Amino acid sequence: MMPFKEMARLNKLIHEPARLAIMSALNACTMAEFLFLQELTGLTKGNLSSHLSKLEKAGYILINKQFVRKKIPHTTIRITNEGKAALHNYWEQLDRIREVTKKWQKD
Amino acid sequence: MMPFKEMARLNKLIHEPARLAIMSALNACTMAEFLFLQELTGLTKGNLSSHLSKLEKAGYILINKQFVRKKIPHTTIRITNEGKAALHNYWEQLDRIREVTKKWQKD
DNA sequence: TTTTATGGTTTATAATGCAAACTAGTTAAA
DNA sequence: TTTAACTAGTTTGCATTATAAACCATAAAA
Repeated sequence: MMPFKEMARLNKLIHEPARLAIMSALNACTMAEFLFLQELTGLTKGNLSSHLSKLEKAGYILINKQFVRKKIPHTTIRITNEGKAALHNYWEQLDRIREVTKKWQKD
Repeated sequence: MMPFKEMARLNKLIHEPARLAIMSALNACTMAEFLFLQELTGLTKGNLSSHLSKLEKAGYILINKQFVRKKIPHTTIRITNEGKAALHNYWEQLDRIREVTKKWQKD
């Protein structure tokens, strides 16, 4: 496929900056707490929460809600193998497209 | 800045897939006709038109509307120096963030 | 002279990102 | 002891956005 066409159709679930940041952080951490993830990404809680929901729905992350002393919520998040693969593929695809784009010349 | 924070705040004007494709194509072509650009990116005319408007408004491209024999519209588009610089900076920033991210470890 | 094609733009809609407001519980202060 | 403020998130509403459908003006074809 023409590289520009492929570029215009990138996986937006991962491509979106906030989610790309979340996925990259989780890929480095393996596991992170909600508040720590908020600190790492600089997102608001509401924003982080809704992005996490989308990533969970896609099967890219696992969200574990625990209650400290059965009272205080404490949420931990980890990336799934599927999520790791999706992130890896995203970067590979982007790199490949860029390579092709560099060599591309109008005929 | 924390790499994930920076990632979450990427320049969305360029980051958006359709516009990233347009900018990359124009960067390779120097100049392109509207329909050629549509073919390269696979976007619909309406979609391409509105993305071009945004890029023009940002000063990243120049749109030249001519009329063949004063009748048929014929639009050519070229990237500006500012646009080239913005695209270049975008890739450089992304590469740098990725580098830092690779090395990053939770303390 | 009605139909089809060209080269786009405008309009309408559906989706999305975002933060403000909210919830449910806890601890601290008055 | 009731009020206030904090914690750890979720839900709601708004504003922006991407997208394609509908549209417009002209030309060529049937």
